[in-house]
Amino acid sequence: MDKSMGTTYGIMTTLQSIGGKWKPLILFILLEEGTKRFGELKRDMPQITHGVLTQQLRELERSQLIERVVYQEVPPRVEYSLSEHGKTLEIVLNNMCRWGFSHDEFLK
Amino acid sequence: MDKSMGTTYGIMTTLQSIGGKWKPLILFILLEEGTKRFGELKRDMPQITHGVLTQQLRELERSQLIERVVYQEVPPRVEYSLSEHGKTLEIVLNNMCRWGFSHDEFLK
DNA sequence: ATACTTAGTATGAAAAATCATACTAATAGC
DNA sequence: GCTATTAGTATGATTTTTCATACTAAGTAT
Repeated sequence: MDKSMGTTYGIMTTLQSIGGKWKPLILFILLEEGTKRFGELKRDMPQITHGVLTQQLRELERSQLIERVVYQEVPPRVEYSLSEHGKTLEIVLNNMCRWGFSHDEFLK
Repeated sequence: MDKSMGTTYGIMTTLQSIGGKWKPLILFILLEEGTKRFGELKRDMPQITHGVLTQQLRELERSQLIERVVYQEVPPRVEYSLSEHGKTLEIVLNNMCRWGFSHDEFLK
C-alpha cells in the first residue's frame, strides 16, 4: 500500500491506526475527559476485557496516538492521555460522534 | 446500548454502521466516484474477496447507507450508490481520508 | 453446442479478534 | 500473617471475520 494508489490511501491509513472495535471509543474518551487511569478507562467501557484493553492501549501507543505515564507508586498508577498527534484526531472523532447521533435519529 | 450512556453512544452507533475492515473504503469510493457496478467496486479493491464484498454491500444496504439497483439484463448489471442518508457520511469520510494522509506525513 | 459474461450463493478452512479466567508484583493497613 | 489495591501478563477457548474455491443462472456471441 502506497500513496500512488490515490485517495483511498488516506482511508486505509486511518483504518490501520484507528480501525477496530474499541480504538475510536478509547480515543474519544481520552479526547473528552483528558488523562485517565487504566482502571477508569475500564470502568468507562464495562464490556471490554482487561486483556483487550491493555492490548489496544499498547497498539495506540505504538501508533503514537496516546501517551502512557507510569508513576512509581504502590498500588501502581498508570495514566493515559492523547498525544499531541493524537489530538489531531479531534475532528474525525467529533464528526463520528455527531454522525452516530444523527444516524440514530434517522432510524426512528 | 442506549443514549443514556452519554456521548460515547454516538461513536458506538457509528462503529456499528460503518465499522469493519472494508465498509469505510466502500463508502468512500461510492462517495468519490458515484454509482458503481459490483465488478467495478471489486476492481477498485483487489484485496477484497468476492463473497466478502457481497456481504459488506448487503450490510450497508440493510443500514440504509447505500442503494442497490438491479437491471434486468444479461449478463446481469447491478449498480450501487450512496443513499441520501449515506451521503451524510461525507464529512466523516473526508476527514478520515485527510487525517490518513497527514498521519502518513507525520510518520516520516 | 460451447464459451463468455456478470452478479451472486455456498462451503468449509483459516486467520484475526475477542473472550473469561486465573495469575503476578509490591506495598499499605489491620 | 492476611487482605486489599492497581495494572498488568498468560492461557486457552470461543466468536467473528475473512479467506479461497467452486458452483449457479441466463442470456449473447461464435
